[in-house]
This record gives sequence, structure tokens and C-alpha cells, in this order.
Amino acid sequence: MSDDGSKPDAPADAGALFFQLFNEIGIINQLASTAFERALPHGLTQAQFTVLNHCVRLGDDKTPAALADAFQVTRGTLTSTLGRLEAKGFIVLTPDPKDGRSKRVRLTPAGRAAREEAIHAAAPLLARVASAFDPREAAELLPALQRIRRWLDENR
Amino acid sequence: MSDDGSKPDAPADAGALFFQLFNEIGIINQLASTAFERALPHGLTQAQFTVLNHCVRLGDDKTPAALADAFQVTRGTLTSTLGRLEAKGFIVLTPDPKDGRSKRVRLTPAGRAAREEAIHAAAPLLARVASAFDPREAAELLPALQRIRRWLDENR
DNA sequence: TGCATTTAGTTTGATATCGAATATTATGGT
DNA sequence: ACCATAATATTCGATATCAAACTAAATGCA
Repeated sequence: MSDDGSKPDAPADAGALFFQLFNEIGIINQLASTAFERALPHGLTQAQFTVLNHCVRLGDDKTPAALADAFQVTRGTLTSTLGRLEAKGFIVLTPDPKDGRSKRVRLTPAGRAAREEAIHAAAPLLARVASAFDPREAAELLPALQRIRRWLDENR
Repeated sequence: MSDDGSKPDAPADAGALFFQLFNEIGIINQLASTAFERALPHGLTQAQFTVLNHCVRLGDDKTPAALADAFQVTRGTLTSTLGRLEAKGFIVLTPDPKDGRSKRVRLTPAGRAAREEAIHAAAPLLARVASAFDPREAAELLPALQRIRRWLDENR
């Protein structure tokens, strides 16, 4: 939860500025992911879509640990999401033959299809956003956000 | 959950750009709020802190509905958070004398103190972030993010 | 070889969140 | 005055998430 109160009472020191920045980011994330999830088919959540999308874009056959690292969530969180995707028939989890502790995540054809559907279902939403803003502005935002993300990731 | 995969395979159309933008925002939010929460005292969560902070900055005696609107969460979500804050003795919920359906949220002295503590506990964290980035850059980011947030809020 | 350490994955308990359903109270139009 | 409608708050079930405790398997060093 974040507060949209526009007047921070704190002095305009740098800490307060970043607090406000993370505040805005929190609200945007909440609004955007709720809207996104409402558009997704098969009761897919954003977390579930992210797994499917990652497998299509960067290849499957990854371990849960590698995925948890890629998404920056705990392994427990991923265990839960993978379980739901498996129950929906969108992925298969097989034991890793090389390492008895490990598993491999693989997309099923249904999973691949669901990801396609999801992309199509979300496209109008993204198009509406894109038409409301200058893409150049978004493109300028990106590098700064990436730097912040990288820093947070390295310093956690 | 968001994916940090740096190479979107989608063509560089505007939709994909915004998708990537929301992706970065999602990760930043996750990393930042987890770090923030770890610093908070009294087992305060970010949601709980946000309520206390709002009451201090913009005054208490608000209704739960008004707070839910301010934070852009459902009323059910707020009911839950207010319950926990009340259990901790940080707020009091009193029936609104004017409207039998409504309630009023008021800070207790302990709640006010906890908010102060939280601010102090989080300050070093924010200072570290602030020292790692150019505040001017953050200040430039803010207006664009605010526009996006406002649009998402108005178009949900 | 053997035991201590590390790593992979799971489980549990707590919290936040949504959407939908519900109960209670106000309000408005007839 | 009455009833349909709207608004306030709560409850419920599902999901995501974290931290911490736990199991099982691999690794390494002595």
C-alpha cells in the first residue's frame, strides 16, 4: 500500500525525495498489475504469467532456483507459483538427472498457448497506455529505473 | 513477480516498451518495500506504516473509505490493516456519530510514536539510496511517474 | 572415507491484496 | 411513509509474498 498524499511534510532532503519516488512506484505497480491481471485468461496471475513468459523468451529447462533468482523472489514463493502452473497443466516439473536435489521446469504446449493468449489479451490495455503517453518519455525513464533496480538488487 | 530478463523478444513497439517499464517498476517496488519493511519496528508492515504516516501528515479522523481511496486499495484490504493496527494499539476506530454506517480512524499517542520510530529506523536506508544516486535524476523522474500514476488511477 | 557445510526445494505462519458476497444504514423519489 | 438504490464496512476464498524452519542431496576438506 502506498499513499498518494501529494504534500510530503518532510523537508525536501534527498531521503524524502526517494521516499516519494518509491511511493509513486508502489502505486503504479499496484494499479498496473491489478489491471493487467484482470485482463489475463485462465485465471492467470501476474506471477504465473511471468513464469510462462520467461520460459518462452529465455528458454525453459531452468531450475526453480534459477527462476527465483531471475524474478527476485524467494524459493518458497516460486514453489507455490510453480505448483499452481503445474496444476493448470502449463508446465511440467521433472527431477534433474544430474542433481538429485534439483528440478527442471518445462513448458507444455498448453502453457505456450496460454502465454500467447495472455499476450493478446493484454495488448489492448498496453496500447491504451501507450497512446496516452509519449513513448519517448517512457524510453527516457527506463535507463534510470534500471539503474535503481540494479542497485537495489545488488544492495539487498 | 516481475522478470528481469533484459532482452525483450517483442518488437520495439510502444506496448512492449510500457510492458518493460512496468516490469522494472514491479521489481523496484518489490525490492524496495521488502527492504523498507525489514527496517520497520514493532513488526510494522509497509501498509501499516502508510496508514500511520498518512494520519500524521494529513490528519486523522478520516473514514476507512476515505483512506482506502487515498491508498487505492479495496475497503476489505483496509479493514484488515486497520484491524491489525488497532490490535497493536496504534489507532482507535470509533463509530461515526453522524453516520451509522461509518467509522473514524484516530491515531493513539503510541501510534504517533511508532510512526516517528519507523521514520528514524528507515532513514539510514533512504540515505544510502540517496547517496548512491543523483537526487536531480530522481527529481526528474518524479513528474513523469506522477503522470502515469494519475492516468492509471483515472482509467481503472 | 566421513562429517561439516552448502545448496535445492518444501513447508508453515503471517500479512497484503483482490473480487465477490453480505449486512447495515442512508437517501431519494413517488 | 415506503421501497428501491446507494454507500459503509466486513467477511470469505484465493493468491502472492516473506522469513524461518526443515528435509534431502551434493561438496569439500581433513
